[in-house]
Amino acid sequence: MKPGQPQGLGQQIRSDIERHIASGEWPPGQRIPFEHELMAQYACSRMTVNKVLSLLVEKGLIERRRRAGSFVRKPHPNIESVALDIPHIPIDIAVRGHVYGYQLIRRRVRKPRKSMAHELELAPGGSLIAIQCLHLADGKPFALEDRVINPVAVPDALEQDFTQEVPGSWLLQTIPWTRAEHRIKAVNLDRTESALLKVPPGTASLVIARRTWLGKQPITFVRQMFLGDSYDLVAHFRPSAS
Amino acid sequence: MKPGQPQGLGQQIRSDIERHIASGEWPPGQRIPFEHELMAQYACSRMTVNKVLSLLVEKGLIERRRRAGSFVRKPHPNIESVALDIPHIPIDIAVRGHVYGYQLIRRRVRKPRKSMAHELELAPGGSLIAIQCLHLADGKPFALEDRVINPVAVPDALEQDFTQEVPGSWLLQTIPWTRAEHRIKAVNLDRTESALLKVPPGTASLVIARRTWLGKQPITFVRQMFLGDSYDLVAHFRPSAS
DNA sequence: CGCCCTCTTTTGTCTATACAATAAAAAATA
DNA sequence: TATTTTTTATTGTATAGACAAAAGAGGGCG
Repeated sequence: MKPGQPQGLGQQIRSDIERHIASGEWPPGQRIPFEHELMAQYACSRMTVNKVLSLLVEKGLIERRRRAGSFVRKPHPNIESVALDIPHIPIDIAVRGHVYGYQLIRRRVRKPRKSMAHELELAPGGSLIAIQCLHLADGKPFALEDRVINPVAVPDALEQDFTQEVPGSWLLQTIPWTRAEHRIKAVNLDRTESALLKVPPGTASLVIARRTWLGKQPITFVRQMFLGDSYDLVAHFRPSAS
Repeated sequence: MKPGQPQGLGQQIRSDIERHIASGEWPPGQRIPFEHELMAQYACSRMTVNKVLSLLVEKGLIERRRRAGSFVRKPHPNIESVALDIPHIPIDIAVRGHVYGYQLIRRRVRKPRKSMAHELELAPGGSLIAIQCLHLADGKPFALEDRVINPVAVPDALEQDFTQEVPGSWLLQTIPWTRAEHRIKAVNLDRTESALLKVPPGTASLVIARRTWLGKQPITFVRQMFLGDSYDLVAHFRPSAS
């Protein structure tokens, strides 16, 4: 339970300011009260106000200029940074009220294909684990997944046959990660892919390709193909920091 | 020029901690030094350390528990929040080294279609401005855009014919916004769309639909169709704040 | 053994003060 | 007027201290 009214005075100041900005009452470019004005208004010390304002700078909500004051930040003109929630497939399917199913298509240990830079990067020992599997919702194909795993980073994966364990969930429980990169695009499914997903060839598919690292060590590369018309991603604006 | 070595002691502490986490040296779950240990290590006061750690909590990098200490946060198990950069099309095309071109297909003022909830929401005065246009890279179609604008929120848009002005850029210069929601999906282009983009019907397209508000007032709704195989979005992991 | 109470450590928040850095504004100067 | 110098308001960062709140640790007691 997250209380609507927070505990401290600083939190109070912060949520007041955020509310003024979010409501449009203080539009972008607007100067917000000086520190000493907020001190007086809330009867607190300058450090309290300053800590709040520094945090809002970090969040990208405001900008501050010495001698001039603090200003509501304008959305960045050429790039918007938005927060995109990428759910895990089993959980996402459950949340939508369907029954999740998993089906392994193929698992093997093989050499990286030289034409694929990320596969070479992922196979420091000269080989990698390649998995193809299907995620089902109510027994019907929902997403097709191609994954390669670095066996040096995740030696336990060599013991796993992944006939029951879902690779994504298993990996999350097995090994942490610190960095990930996602690429999102649309493709027409080829004959093989469309057959597995039980749709006509050429159907549009939303593809999420993700690379994951622990420190500098690559962990896994995964490519998930969703049926584009039954799946979409939602992103909310979040002002970008610096 | 952003200096690699920041200015203050707090910034020093912060970047040290972030580096330890990013490198995997302090893995998720690891306890990081107590405040008093950092005080001793950096020979500073507790407030300095505390401000840094509070900020890292806000950024979602660490968690703190009284009496127990501060811990590197695990990536959230069921939802990853990633930062997605959505560039503006003219700038994006220029960055890729192509010549940007713009072409208005249709502009008219019309009533909202009752079946579309967002159009009704966008037309408080009973009508809206509907624009269809094309973005070109080196003279070739790059993206097809369908946009509706709230004429109550943006009265100047009634005077603009948008034969030269790119609606997205013009709106950004004309009116600020405080909130946006994006939906991303893949579709097969229909006959009309594919003809405008000069590709075969059925080609997969990455669709970004964006709704924008100023405070509680809706500003514009836009649907941009990109050729899926020549365009992709990149997102970087960013730990989500609470 | 399980339960309750107290002690202790660590974080959470705040105060009051200090000085440095910066950039706008005002004043002085050419 | 145009340019340079000085002033000053505001933010940036830091210190030292204080008390509160939470939760693990340990002890006493049934």
